[in-house]
Amino acid sequence: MLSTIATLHFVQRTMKKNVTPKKRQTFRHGDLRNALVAAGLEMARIGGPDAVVLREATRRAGVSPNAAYRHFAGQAALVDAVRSACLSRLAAAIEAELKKLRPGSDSQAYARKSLRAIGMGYLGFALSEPGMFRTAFSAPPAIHSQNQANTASMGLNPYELLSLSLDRMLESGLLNEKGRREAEYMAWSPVHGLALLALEGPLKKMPREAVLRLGERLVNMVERGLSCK
Amino acid sequence: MLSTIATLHFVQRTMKKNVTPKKRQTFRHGDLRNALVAAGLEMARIGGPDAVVLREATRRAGVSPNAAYRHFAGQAALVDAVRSACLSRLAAAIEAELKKLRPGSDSQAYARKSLRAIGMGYLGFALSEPGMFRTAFSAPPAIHSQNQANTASMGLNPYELLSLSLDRMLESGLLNEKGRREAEYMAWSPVHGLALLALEGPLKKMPREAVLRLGERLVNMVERGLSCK
DNA sequence: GCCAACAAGTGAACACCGTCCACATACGCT
DNA sequence: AGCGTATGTGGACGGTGTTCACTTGTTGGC
Repeated sequence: MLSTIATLHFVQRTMKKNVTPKKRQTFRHGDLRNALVAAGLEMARIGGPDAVVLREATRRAGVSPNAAYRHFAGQAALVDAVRSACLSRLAAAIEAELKKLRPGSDSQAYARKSLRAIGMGYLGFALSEPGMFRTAFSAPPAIHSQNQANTASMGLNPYELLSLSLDRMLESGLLNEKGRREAEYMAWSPVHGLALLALEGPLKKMPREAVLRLGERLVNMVERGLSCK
Repeated sequence: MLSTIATLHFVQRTMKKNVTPKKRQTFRHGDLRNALVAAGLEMARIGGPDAVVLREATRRAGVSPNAAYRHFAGQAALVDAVRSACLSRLAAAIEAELKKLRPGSDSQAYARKSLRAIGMGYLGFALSEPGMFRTAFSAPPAIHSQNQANTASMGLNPYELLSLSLDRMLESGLLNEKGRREAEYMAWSPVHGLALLALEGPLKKMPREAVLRLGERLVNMVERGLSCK
């Protein structure tokens, strides 16, 4: 663990040098806050939320530990910023999946495919970037993400993307008013649960394809479960 | 945080004194391993998996930090033992819910009620003991709980309890062979996901009753989703 | 153009954590 | 009785988050 962090540290530093050849002309960093979040994100990517270490982040940014306190109230604030960044990545992954679709003429089919794309995009991201995914849903959302962070190019967070597709189902007649109520959580829970069971639960050893197949079955179940009645 | 741990420490110690008035007659503790797990369990109950701290556990057991290493390979091993204890508590909570049922003559109704009891017992435990629940499903299951731990009085872990009720559904004709395949995960995922969304996700502020109502809807959805087709 | 106020980064220190080492001790078996 | 060993102790090391006092560029008002 320590060794991986150490080697990672080295890689990161050398990569950074390519981007910013002069180590630091001004003794001011210039963009320390972002650098810290980037470093934290990389640590989260590898080791999950517990791996984002303030001192290590400052080390990677080439700065003394205390410098971080000019930009974050403490370590918790840093990991919260990282968490937010992870949510953005998740949103981007879902958007990418959504953009593969063409509206077409059949609005019901489109709505169905949207829901499916969101579910599978979610699951796919969880399996491809377990560290980020676990970080995205680690302890304290605190504020209900009222801020504009957490989003990707469409400016929507994962929750809003899901709402969007459910609205499409409502408009196209796949859902009635009653079925639409709190449908976000009815749809979200199964996929979220499967993702976590696969990442840190008893499905850890299940091969990726099997998990994705289970995911498809779950999405189908949700679709039927929401529409009938 | 530190203060709560400190006060807790005090409470625990004084309670312990009532149980074991003579602090330690023999310089041997006698049952240190269990004492450490108990202390760890209490910490997990309050603060989740990250709150189980080896040194604090030894402090509560009235022993030097290194004594723990005679019984656990390291902190990770301790939290793993605590995790196992948390799973047992979960199993016990589910069993309690199951035992409220009477088989009756209608085997289908009984099977249905069993599934429902498991789901709601699971969810209820998660909401009542969030720290333990989160600990139960924290990072490394490593071994697939082949051991006899993780169980309650029936000697079954939560997964096996779920399997049992799904078998009842199969036998009573509510499920066909195809629907029974991997039904454990189809049923587990939604409730697990809801529990986590409610504990550390965006549903944190949703009142308990609302979460339970969502849980009921999910269980219904699962039931229908498994049986039809 | 100067200079003061201020933002940004530094250094040393503290308390806590997990863990390793060498050492002490009492229990249990022969 | 006595020895071996399981169990617990003490001290140390490196790591972490955090605080305090400090230095040092930058910048805005005159």
